[in-house]
Parts: sequence; structure tokens; C-alpha cells
Amino acid sequence: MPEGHTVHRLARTFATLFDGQVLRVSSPQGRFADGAAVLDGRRLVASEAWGKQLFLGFAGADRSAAGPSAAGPDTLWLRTHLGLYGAWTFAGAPDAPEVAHAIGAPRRRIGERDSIPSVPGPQVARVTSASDTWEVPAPRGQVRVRLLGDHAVADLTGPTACEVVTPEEKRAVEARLGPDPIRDDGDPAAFVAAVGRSRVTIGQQLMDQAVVAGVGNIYRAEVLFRAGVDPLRPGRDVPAATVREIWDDLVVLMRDGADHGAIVTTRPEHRTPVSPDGAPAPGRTRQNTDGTPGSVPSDQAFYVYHRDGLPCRVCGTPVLVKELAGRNLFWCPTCQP
DNA sequence: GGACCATGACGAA
DNA sequence: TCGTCCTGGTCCG
Repeated sequence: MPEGHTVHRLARTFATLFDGQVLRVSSPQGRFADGAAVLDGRRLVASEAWGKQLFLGFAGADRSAAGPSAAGPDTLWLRTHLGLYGAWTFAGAPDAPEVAHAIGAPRRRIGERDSIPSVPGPQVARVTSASDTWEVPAPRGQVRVRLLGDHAVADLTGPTACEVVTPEEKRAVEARLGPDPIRDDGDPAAFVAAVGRSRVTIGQQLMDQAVVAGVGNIYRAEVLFRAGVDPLRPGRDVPAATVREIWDDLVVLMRDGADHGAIVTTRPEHRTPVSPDGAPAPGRTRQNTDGTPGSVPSDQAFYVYHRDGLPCRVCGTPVLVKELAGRNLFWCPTCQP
């Protein structure tokens, strides 16, 4: 899953590829047929993220009419949530802006490194884009919703949520969410206050979207390691100053994740081995960063996540894992007393 | 072809 | 705390 950084990256991608365009909206799988019919032919006027929620705003009454590219009271919003294994896959015409081709669950799938191959067949449409015509690839897998713009197409598979909501309903969803460290309006005080008023463990509170929006299992484990805090300590027993430091670290880590498309929490001095000339060790890098200069190999990106049994990068103590509330929790008992 | 797994969240009990 | 939903890749027979 896609944690919050992925969703913010998606919001930017939609803005880049589709903002201001009239979109064809369909549901190849059929399970979103009604919603797709409502949105089809409308103009995309907004693309926002709050935590793990993605909101795409479509122009209201005048539908496709050109107008100010801004959301209003009659905007209809497509609300999607990727859940554990949802993903958006993109393909574009030669003249489309270059974007990552698949964003979402960390699966290896066709289209992640190369463009999606065009599949001949009745579902392939020929679209005239600004400078060329291109073959829109057929939907691959269980595509809940497909957005087709002037020079790109986006397919959504496996979402845990996909629905059309009104501005009022959108506000209701946002009202249930805590502050988002990636958003400029993220309020640290609200986070510190929420953690401090509960005896629920800090590890569980970080996964509660009403406490802080966008944090998932990786950021939860990694930020607690970097703060040196035991995940099982009750929130109210963690000093407010430390909780504030955790927020500030989340801001840095998650914005970096949104900018680069991958979660990297290790500091350079804790990544090993490094070749004598100082170049990063070879190996697979994380999703969407293959070939990016300076990208960190996937086995060096984390301190504790999925490293149970391996020696802590800082003190050498074996990293522990324990199932808590149905999710795996990873931590170093020495560095996080 | 089937079991299992994954960065999530909901509701019932 | 448990069951349930969403999908596809991997590994095993």
C-alpha cells in the first residue's frame, strides 16, 4: 500500500496528465458503471490528496464547458482509496508528459518499467492527441475505472474505495481524518494533542488515520526507530516534545517519498555495504525509481521494516517483529527502549 | 490450479 | 479480536 506519499504523487500525476481536459470515464470491469456514467464527459478541474484518500474533481452542471480550472460547489468528486493492493496504471501517447507507469501496490507488473504494450483487439481505440494518434492499450486485469484524456489513460485496479461524492460528502470524509504531514495545512498541534490524550500505544496511534493521515506500516515502523521510541509505549507517556519530533520527521520523510516515489528512511552512513569508491551498492531499487541516479537499493532503504531477524543497522541487535492489531510491527529493542 | 502474501480499513461481536 | 472486502504476483504441487 500505498501510503500517503504515493497518493500525493498520484494527485500530482493526474494534474500533470489530465488537468483541464474533458475525460472519457468508463468501468471496463463493470463494477463502477453507474459512477462512470455520471462522470463521463466532464472536465477534470482538481486533483487533491489527504492522507491515503485521492479526490479528483470534475466540473459540475456545464459538464465539459471550458471555464476556470477550479473546484466549486457543484463539483463532483471521484473519491478513491487504494487499500492494500490497489494501483493506478498509466499509459500515454508519445507526446504525453512522462510519468511513472504504475503507482500503487508494490507489485511487479507490466508497465512498471516500460510502457504498457498495445494489445490489438476490439477494445483498442485510436485517439488523436495533440501531435499524434496513439493506440490506447486494452484494459489489463480487473479495471474498476478508466480515465481517458487527450494523450493519456489511467486505469484503477483493486481499490478499497471508488465512489462519486458531493463537496459536502468530501468534507465529511476529510473531517474524520487527522492532519496530513505532506499537506501544507497539516497541523502538528492536533497530532501532538491526540497522541497525548490516549493510552493507546504510539505504534497503534500512528496507524490511526484519525490521529495522523497517510502513515502506514512502513512509515510507522521507521519513524519510531528514528525517534528511538518503543512502539508499545502508551501515547500519553511519550513526551510531547518527542511526539512533535516524530511529526517533523514524518514531514521530511513523507514529502521526500512523494517527491521521489519511494520510501527511504536510512541515513547514508547506515547503508552498507558501500563500494570503495563510495558508489552505492548494486541491487534493485524500489518501485518507480529504477535507473534514477542516486536511488537507494531496496535492501538498504529501511532500518527495521521487514528486517526481522537481521542485525540492527545501528547497534547490531536482531530486529524484532510482532503482530499487533493484525499488522506486523518491526522494531529494535535496543535502539527503541 | 491453489495457497499464500501484501505499504488498508470497515463492521460486527 | 475477528471476519470481510479489494487484486495479482509468487511459489508450490
